[in-house]
Amino acid sequence: MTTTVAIPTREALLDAASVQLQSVGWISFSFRDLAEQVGIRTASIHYHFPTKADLGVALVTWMRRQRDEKEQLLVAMYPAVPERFLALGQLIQERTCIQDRSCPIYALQAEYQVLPAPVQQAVKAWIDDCITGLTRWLDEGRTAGSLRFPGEPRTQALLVWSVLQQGTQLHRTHTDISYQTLVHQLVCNLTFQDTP
Amino acid sequence: MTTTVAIPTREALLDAASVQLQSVGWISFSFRDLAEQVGIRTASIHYHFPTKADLGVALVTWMRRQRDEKEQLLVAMYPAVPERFLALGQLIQERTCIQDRSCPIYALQAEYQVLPAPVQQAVKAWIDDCITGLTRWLDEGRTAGSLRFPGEPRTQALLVWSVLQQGTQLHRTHTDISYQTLVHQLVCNLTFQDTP
DNA sequence: GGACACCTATCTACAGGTAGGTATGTGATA
DNA sequence: TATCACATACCTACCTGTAGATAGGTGTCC
Repeated sequence: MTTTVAIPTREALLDAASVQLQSVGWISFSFRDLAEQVGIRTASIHYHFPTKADLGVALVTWMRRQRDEKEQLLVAMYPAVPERFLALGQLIQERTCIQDRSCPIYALQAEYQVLPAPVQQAVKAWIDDCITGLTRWLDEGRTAGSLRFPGEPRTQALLVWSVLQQGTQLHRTHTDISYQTLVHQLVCNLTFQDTP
Repeated sequence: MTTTVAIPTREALLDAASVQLQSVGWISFSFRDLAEQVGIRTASIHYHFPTKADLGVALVTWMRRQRDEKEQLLVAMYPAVPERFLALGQLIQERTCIQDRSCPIYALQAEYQVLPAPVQQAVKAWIDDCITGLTRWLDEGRTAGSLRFPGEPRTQALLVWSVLQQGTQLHRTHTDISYQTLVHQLVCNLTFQDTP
């Protein structure tokens, strides 16, 4: 037996907003789009989120919680860092690339200059945490001997971050390029040893 | 003695458009912005570029020619591929990061989904050529023994491309991160050897 | 009766685009 | 050499559509 639980409107709006964000970006989605998708009027959205900036901040918080939960599972499931990176790639791909969307963080970072100030702050904080997380993984992997890379873990994390992010858009302009291939290449770079 | 040559309006419009594109992106700049910057009325822009899509295609062609000229100089000036990559990084930084702008290609790729179809085509072709160029450099460097990386040159080129592009935006959200540091880390990755 | 969750109607601002007019050339012709 | 035809490069005025946002009304449930 299946019971159909009505999705609260607020949740439905956030869900619709995240889809739109990943599809066309922050500036290019409107309250009209959300209203049509959820089945209410545009004015009613303002009841839940007074302004678009409020929606943005709530959206970042909401998406971030979902993401954090999944990422913490990864650490537990994949003690080996290289496999963990591959799993992260899989995770990102499933939530984005398959349905011709970009990573939500990519979309927000790309439009950073035209975001409302409170959303900018939330996005910056999110990216900070992501890079910190990657730094930890890299450090852990190198200490354990499963990763090889030059310089500081944090600097390398910026590089890894760039690839993971840009990749989610690269596969949209160039449909022949698979995100998984890119992530695989990235991990190969991090574990690469010359055969003497 | 200095002679002041009046910049043709068409050229001035393209220049203003490129600045706006790198500052706020394709969707977020309007004919009004260009008109104010150039000193004519918005309607007059349509004389030079009937639609925004026409402007977009002309803009890509225009920016691409400028870039191609500079890149060809790099090949001649830096026979060693690692140094050539560093010089490319310098070039990109000078034209973008210093004035708090992103790379124009980054902006166009980020908003790819909302670009007019003709602009999409032009952008895709441009990116294709960039990646092909990087592939050649990587192949050349590995053959010459100055670069080390796993897998196919083209796959590695996608990775390099991602870093070069995303980096131009990363330094905007996180002003403490220098583009040059990122490019340096990238080249270190491409030349990295373990000390046994 | 009051809070909650919506609605209709309307506002201002701005987007790209069009119609038609105007001043300044330039080149051919009587 | 005067003038007519035409092109160039703008202009004013206006159109349609859409954006986010606001004011105030309506039904429902506790």
